Order: sequence, then structure tokens, then C-alpha cells
Amino acid sequence: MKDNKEVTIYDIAEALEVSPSTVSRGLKGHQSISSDTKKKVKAQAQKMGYRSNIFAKNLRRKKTNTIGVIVPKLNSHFMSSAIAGMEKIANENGYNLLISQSLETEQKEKTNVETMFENRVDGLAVSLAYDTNDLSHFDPIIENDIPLIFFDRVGYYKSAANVIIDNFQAGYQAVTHLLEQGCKRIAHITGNLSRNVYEDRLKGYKKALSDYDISFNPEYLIQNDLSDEAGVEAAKTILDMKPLPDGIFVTSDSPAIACMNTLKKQKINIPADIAIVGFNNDPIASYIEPKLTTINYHGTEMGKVVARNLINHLKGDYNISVTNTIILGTELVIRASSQRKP
Amino acid sequence: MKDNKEVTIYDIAEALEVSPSTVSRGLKGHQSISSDTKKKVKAQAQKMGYRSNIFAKNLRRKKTNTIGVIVPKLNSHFMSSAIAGMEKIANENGYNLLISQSLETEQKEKTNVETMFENRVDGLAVSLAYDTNDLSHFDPIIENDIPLIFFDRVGYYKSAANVIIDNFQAGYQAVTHLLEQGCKRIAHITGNLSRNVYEDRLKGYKKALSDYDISFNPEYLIQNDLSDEAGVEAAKTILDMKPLPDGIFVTSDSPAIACMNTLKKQKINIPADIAIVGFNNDPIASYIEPKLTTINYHGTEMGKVVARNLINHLKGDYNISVTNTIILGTELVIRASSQRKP
DNA sequence: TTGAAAGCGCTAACAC
DNA sequence: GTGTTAGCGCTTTCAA
Repeated sequence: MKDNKEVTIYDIAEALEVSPSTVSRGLKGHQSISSDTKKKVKAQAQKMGYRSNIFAKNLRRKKTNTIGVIVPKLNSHFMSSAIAGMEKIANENGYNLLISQSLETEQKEKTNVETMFENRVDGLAVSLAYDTNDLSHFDPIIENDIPLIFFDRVGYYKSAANVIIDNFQAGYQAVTHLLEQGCKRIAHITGNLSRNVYEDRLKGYKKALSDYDISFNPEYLIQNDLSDEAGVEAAKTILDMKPLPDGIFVTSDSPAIACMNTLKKQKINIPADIAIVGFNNDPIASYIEPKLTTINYHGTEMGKVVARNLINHLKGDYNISVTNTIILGTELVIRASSQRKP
Repeated sequence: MKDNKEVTIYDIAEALEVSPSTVSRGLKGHQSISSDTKKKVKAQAQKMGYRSNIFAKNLRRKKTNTIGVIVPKLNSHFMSSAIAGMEKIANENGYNLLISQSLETEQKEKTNVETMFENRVDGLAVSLAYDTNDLSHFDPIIENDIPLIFFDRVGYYKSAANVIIDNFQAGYQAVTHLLEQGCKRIAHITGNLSRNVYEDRLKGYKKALSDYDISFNPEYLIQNDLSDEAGVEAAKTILDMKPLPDGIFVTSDSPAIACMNTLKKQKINIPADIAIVGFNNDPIASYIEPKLTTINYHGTEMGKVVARNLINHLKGDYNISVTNTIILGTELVIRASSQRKP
């Protein structure tokens, strides 16, 4: 930043022989300024190459028009879509996004929260890291009345709003679908069960089974980190099961695909021998063979909802913590990997 | 943000019966302060729940420790990786990222630049929108000595640094590979040729052909917007060509795959009838059948390089515009879609 | 090693 | 409709 002589409202005031306040008011179209002066002020500002000093403004107004965003990883299909959605809404409303990633660790997440706090974001949107247990690092945020929204991976935390999908319903739907296709022994591959998303999907899985009078078999529950390697490992575990499961509900597409490919290599026929349902509707899901049945939910939409709520709250339109949880719809996308009947 | 009584250095000064300047110095570990006072100051700050006011600081220091990033779209594999890379480096160096997307339009890009300027980012990293022609909206950036780096999709613009991959070389390599596989009639599907990336890849394509004494046939050059639909259309165009091409170099994976699938439906054997090479090494490339040969380049790496250079420049380690263009390596990933020989 | 004081550029309460 | 004035909280020169 060049430090030689930025043009200030004083310079404009001087040139126009009015007071700085008149300039300040004129610039932002304050009502009690004659439209004549307004025009003059703006013209002069333009002419002198004036740009408002945002620090001074923030210093006075105590707000930044910036929304902080902390996500586990920026480069996933879902997250980048969610951020794209937030960016769009934020931008339309004159807000900026300050973005950081926790890289799935609680430690980094804490630092991120501090940074956001230091930078005095007006609001904060967070999707929790994989291993975050303690949420006390959000205390300063709440204590300072900074509106906080968790999205997708949310925590049980006072006075924060949540934007999530109906994970229970989605899990229920996925497993019911498998049951309808005639599956009797359905395995479930999932992640850290203290994350709401996986916990709720598991509940949906159990409920669907019980609705079909099938009792939950803990052996069929495989828990890992949902990496591709974990998908391969899970496939091996499943191949060792006796009797062999005839259906799998995997709580993420990418390990689902890794798992499916491994099974295929062992001459397992998908979906005839084992039907598979994933989660996320990643682009890959419709590119592989057989195409993967999965749960679709719109990241962009979720991002928009998050930003919209945060901004409405900041504008004072309504209080965010009243609307405590917003649940977005999902849909089951049925493709070849699970479809046994026409 | 709560507006009731934030703790300031004055409060600390008062409590400790020292001057504000001493507190200011103590807090940042200034050399000319006794380590005893430093300790006291820090302890007191901690005790009173002090947090520095970043606006006041910025107002004085005229810098924000923020780097602006403008990309066409956040939610592509490459871009989100690049941003993840930047975020990492920025964060390690105490910088924040202010991110916005141009959604591929020059108009939005202009607004974004203005916003970045208004927000006084210390540096700016930009990947150009698909349809940006005129670069004059970057003039204020340069005029105010804000370091500017273009990455991936760069422009010919004075005093901005570029971080790119060697598109010429990559195109050359891709096409040479097709030629080595025995292709004689190679079509090329590409995008807006006023974007360096596509322009240079085309040059590489031509050079490879000429090295094999094959003259460039403009009929084989298909230009579109690189969407999936465009890939399907391109496939149809190709099917109408007589003689049929026996190789295609597509300058992006996703239309390459759309194109390949369309060809497959018409009973074209890939790679026997037509060999295909894509570009980007998107995750899908290795999931489809046949797996797609493509050019790999690391978004994360590029993001890191961009951030590192910007920050080094800001720290005064060296001048960015001297190192005008940084070229990162790519590699050809040979997979089934192009491999005719073992 | 510490303090006094000026000022970064803007806003808004209050006065006219 | 416009001007005066007092800060917002911090840094930094200069002086002690």
C-alpha cells in the first residue's frame, strides 16, 4: 500500500470549502444533505481519486462487514460448493468472507477461531473438524455476541444456530431403499460417531432395520476415517464376514466407491450380490460403473442458507438463536449400484 | 460485536500505572522495555481479557495482513485445492485470505477487484474469468503498489507476476503421446483462445504435430465453453468428420469424459478407434472406464507458490515483479483411454 | 527504559 | 442543511 498522501474527506472538504462531516454525509447519501451538495461532493471525490478508509470506518462503527468461515477442508466438492454459495449471498449483501480451514484438527480449529475473533468478524460460520470434541474455544465468540452458525458438521452448543441436512431421515431412506431391494444383511460403513452427521445416519440405519424387523448386528458396523484406503479395508472386512452381507450403506461416496471397486475385483457382483448406497452425490458417483446410488444434498444451497441467516441476523431482521436449527432436504438418487428391481 | 467496554491499552496502562505507550510496546515485545514490565503488561492484558483492536492497528500501520483472492469459481477441484494451498501458507505467516469469485464474468471480476481495493488487501492473487479481455480494472491495484499475482489463467499485464504451468509443454506432451500411440488424425477440443492456458496448449498441439510432419488441420480444432454439454456436442461433431479422427486432445477432463462417453455410446472403441487425452487430472479421471489419460498438475502446490511469493514480497524479501513468471511442472498420466501399446 | 502527545481518517451527537 | 467537535484505539516520534 502506497503511503504517500491518500486523499481523505478533509481534502475534499477543503477543496469544496465545506466541512468534513458534509463530505462524509454527502458520500453516503445521507438524507439531510441537499442533492446539490451530494453531487458536488461525489464529483470531487471521484476527481481526486478518493477511496474511503475502511479501517477508520470500522474503528468508528465497530463492525467489519466480514463473515468468518471455518471449514475442515476447502477442497471437497461439498465444501467448495457451500463456500461458493455463501460467497454469493455475502457479496450481494456487501459482506466479505474471511476463510480458513481446520484441516480436520481441533487444534487448528482453535487457532482459526482466535484469528476470526482477532479480526472481529461480524459473524462466524463453522463446520467442525473431524476430531473436535470440546467446543469451549467458541466461548469468546458467544460472549461477545458474535452470531455463530454451525453447518453440516455441527456441535451441541448453546446459542449457536445449526444448518444441517436431515441425516437421520437420509440414513433411514438409504437403508429402507436397500431393504426394498431385498437386502437382509446390511453393513454400514461410517465415521466418527461423535459427529452428528454420522451419529444421525446410524440412527436412521437402525430405525430402518427395526421397521423391517431386522435386529441390529454390531458386527456389520464398520467405523473408520472414511478415506479411500479405509474403503478398501472395509471391503476386505466385509468379504470375511459370514454370511456375506448383501447390502452396504456407506456414509460417504468416495470410500463407497473404493469399497465397491475392491469388491468387484473379488468377483462380487454389484448390485446382485451386494447392493451399495453412498452419501453426498459427488460428481464421481455418476461416472463410475455401476453408477452409485447415493444421497444428494446441495452444498451451494446450504451455503446460501447459512450466509442468509447470518446476514439477516446482523441486519437485525431476526434473531438467529431463536431459529435454532434449520434442516435442509435431501434426496435419494437411485442408480445402478443398488437397483435390483426395475 | 458487543459494544460495551472493550478493554484497551489505556485500561491496562491505568491498572499498571504506566503509560499506554509502555503497554503497546510491552505487548509486542519491543526491545527497549524491561523484561519485567513486559511480563507485567502481558499478565495484566491476559487478566483483563484484552484483545488488540485490529482496526486501530491497521489505521496506524496502513496494512491489513490480508491477501485478496479472486477466482472464477470456487467449486472446482483445481481451484479449491489452490485456495487450500494458499490458505495454508498464508495462515502460517499470519496472513488472512479474503476470497471472492468472479463467476467467470468480467463484470463481477471488476466489482471484486474494487472490493479488494476498498478492503485494502496487502496483496492480490487472481485467476482470470473466462471472458475477461480488458485488464484495466487492475490499474488501481498497481498504481497503489499492491503486489498482484495472476495464477493459472493469467493476462498480459505490466508489473504483475504470473504463476502458471507450462501449458505449451503440457499440450506438446499430450499430443506427442497420442502420436506415439499411432494416432495420425488428432482433434483438439479447447476453450477461449484468448486465455493463455488454451492458447499455449494449442501451440503445443501444433508443435507436436509439426514435429511428426503432420500439417495442422483447422477442421480438427473444436472451440467451445468446455462444459459437459459442449463435450457431448464435440463428440457429435467429431463423429461427422470424415475421415474420423483417431485421437482427441481435450483441454479439460470433464468435457473429455462427456465426449468419451458419447463416443462409446456410438460403439466407438476407446482407445482402439479413438484415443483420448484430457487435462487436469480431476479425481473422476481415474474412476471412469476406461480411465482417462490426462495432464496432472498440483493445485495445492500452485496455491502455495502464489501465497509464498506474495508474502515474501510483502516482507520485502524480494521484489515480485522481478521474478515475473513462475512456471510449474506438469506430468502426463498415462491411463487406458489412450494406451494402445503395452 | 519510559512517558507525552500527536495523529491515522472517519463518524455522529450536538449545535446552529 | 451544514458545521463543530470529540473521540474510536493504537503507534511512534521526540523528549526525558
